[in-house]
Amino acid sequence: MAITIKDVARLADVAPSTVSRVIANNPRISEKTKKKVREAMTELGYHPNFIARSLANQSTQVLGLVMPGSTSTFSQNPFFPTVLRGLSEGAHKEQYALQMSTGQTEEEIYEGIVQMVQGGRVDGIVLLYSRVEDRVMNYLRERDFPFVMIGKPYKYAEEITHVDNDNFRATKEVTEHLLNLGHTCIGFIGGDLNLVVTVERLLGYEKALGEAGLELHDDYIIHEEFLREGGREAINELMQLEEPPTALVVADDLMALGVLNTLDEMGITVPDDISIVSFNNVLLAEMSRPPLTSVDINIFKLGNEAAKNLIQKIKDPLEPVKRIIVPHCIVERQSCTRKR
Amino acid sequence: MAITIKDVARLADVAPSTVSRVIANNPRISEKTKKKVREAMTELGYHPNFIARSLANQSTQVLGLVMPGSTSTFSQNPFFPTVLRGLSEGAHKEQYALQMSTGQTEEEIYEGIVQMVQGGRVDGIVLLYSRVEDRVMNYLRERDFPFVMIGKPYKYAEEITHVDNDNFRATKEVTEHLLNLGHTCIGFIGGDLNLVVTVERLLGYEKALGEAGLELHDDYIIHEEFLREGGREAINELMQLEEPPTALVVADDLMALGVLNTLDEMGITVPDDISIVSFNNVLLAEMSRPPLTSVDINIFKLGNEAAKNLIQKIKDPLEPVKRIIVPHCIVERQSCTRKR
DNA sequence: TTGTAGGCGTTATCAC
DNA sequence: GTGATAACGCCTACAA
Repeated sequence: MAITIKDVARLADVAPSTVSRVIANNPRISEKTKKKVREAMTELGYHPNFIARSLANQSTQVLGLVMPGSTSTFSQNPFFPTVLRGLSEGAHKEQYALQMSTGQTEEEIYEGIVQMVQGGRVDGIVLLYSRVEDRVMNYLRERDFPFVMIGKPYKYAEEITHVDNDNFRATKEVTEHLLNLGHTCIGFIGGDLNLVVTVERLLGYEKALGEAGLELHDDYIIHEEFLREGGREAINELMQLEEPPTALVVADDLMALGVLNTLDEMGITVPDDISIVSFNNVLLAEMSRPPLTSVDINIFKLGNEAAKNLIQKIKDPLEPVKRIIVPHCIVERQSCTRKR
Repeated sequence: MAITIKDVARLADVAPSTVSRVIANNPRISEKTKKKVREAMTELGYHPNFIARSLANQSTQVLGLVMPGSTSTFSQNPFFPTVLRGLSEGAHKEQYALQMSTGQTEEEIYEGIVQMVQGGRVDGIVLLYSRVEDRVMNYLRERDFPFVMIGKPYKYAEEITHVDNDNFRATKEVTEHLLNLGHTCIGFIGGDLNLVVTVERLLGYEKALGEAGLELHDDYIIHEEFLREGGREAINELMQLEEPPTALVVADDLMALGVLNTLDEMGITVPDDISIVSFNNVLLAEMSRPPLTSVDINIFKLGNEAAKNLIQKIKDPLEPVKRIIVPHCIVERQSCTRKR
């Protein structure tokens, strides 16, 4: 059995409660006893038991992370390791640990979260995605359990603290960028329409076209998974149209890479034959041939702010609801050119 | 305050201990009371408190994960999300949760692990890497705390359960593959020499050359970080040699991509001017131009087996030490050709 | 300033 | 079969 507070108390010749107070650095303990107790602690190599502490405090110093269901998206899209890093640093700074949800199906994930929450395993939860209808989110809301969301909530955006980019504006901007280059036939390749980020980006695209007085063209709008395969599928469809687009807004770098590869196989040149802008600015964007013009959404910061704000909310439940918008910026590379 | 075992006991009109036994499905409880208690549980929406249970059982059902120090490697190399998925599925199957170490510096990570272990937060630990000298590993060994390692332990390989590929053999095979294509000037670009995987791969490479009766050439062996930048640096050095290699063994796909990009800028063609084989067979390998011949090391399985075996060890401390070798296979694509 | 005692929610060891 | 009761290790009134 490990060293407990009692062992320390015995050695330092004080009561266990005194040791506890020294750990908490309670000002009402004299420096002398503090010193004595601390010596005993180091002598015995004492480390407080988190579990016991959690039980007594009703707080665990652990944040739960909910990953999106699609495991292949998680393991292939560089978005996730990067948010994880942001979350990790944000949590570490405040001495919080990170626990991940496991489970593949939506049902398994939901059950896992219920256990985390009701089982008292975590003090708060970060949702790493935002879906149109989400059982987990509804559950957390109903229980009034502290959580923050990365992405924009589909409903109740005023009641849920969330960290997001202004995806609507970002997409409007890149679409305008293409318009300014003279393109009028602009396609949109987005992810799952159940993801709010897809919806927002689509709206931004539509808004830009609308303001330019261009008509929307349903055939130009395609939705696939946020993966390279998704990109391949999408571009195949688009290029079969009578009048294929001369420019594309693609909602994810990985998809854009699929598009690029497929176009290459088709003998179509980027950007000469078709211009492309995409999102996330992950390493791939820089490495592809040609390098992709991409919107940097500062993924690290999305995670970092999420952790920071969740912890604030845990510490002070009265903390007002917040909406944190992480700035984006367009990184121009070589995948766009003026229409000829 | 949440529903506790006592509330259930009151409603079902039994003692708390009986409720506890029903949860554990103790056979000595009559079916009738079990039913009664279970009804009370669902009526109240009872969920057991993990923390209290952990304290009573001295076991948490949580596995701790130790990430390698370099955060940029973690967030850029697709290796990690994939092992994570393997670990996650392995843990979920046995109802274990996953907790990640946070912290950037080696010191912070070490302290984090000590807290996890001594704080009783986790029942076992997975080391996601193997280093030549590793403080965390030494600590776990000394305390005789259950852990498994992904990779080959530098020392004490017979005393530490680990999950690994046969990296020596794999590298020997790919080097022979290049030799069979007629290459005699073969370079090696590896990662940090403190990582055991680098050492093993280097040895395999040297062995193959030795058996072929070729002399080792120090200039042909370069070590950099497992990142794309690493690949760039390395190839720059190699191409400045009087007699640059005509083939390369690169210890990581991401590095290989850096090599590819840099060669492209130099106007050197792969595979016509120089052949390349690399490791991990991540998505990138397939997507690069040309697609890379790469060794598939089954990353998912590395993680999955690690979780499985760690849990076995936690459940039965007498479980013998194991060495699990996950099979690899060479996936041939278009980055190698016969020397001309 | 420090000690005593009860409680956090479970499990496990006794009894009956 | 089931019910008290004492842990598990720590925190925090309340006393002293």
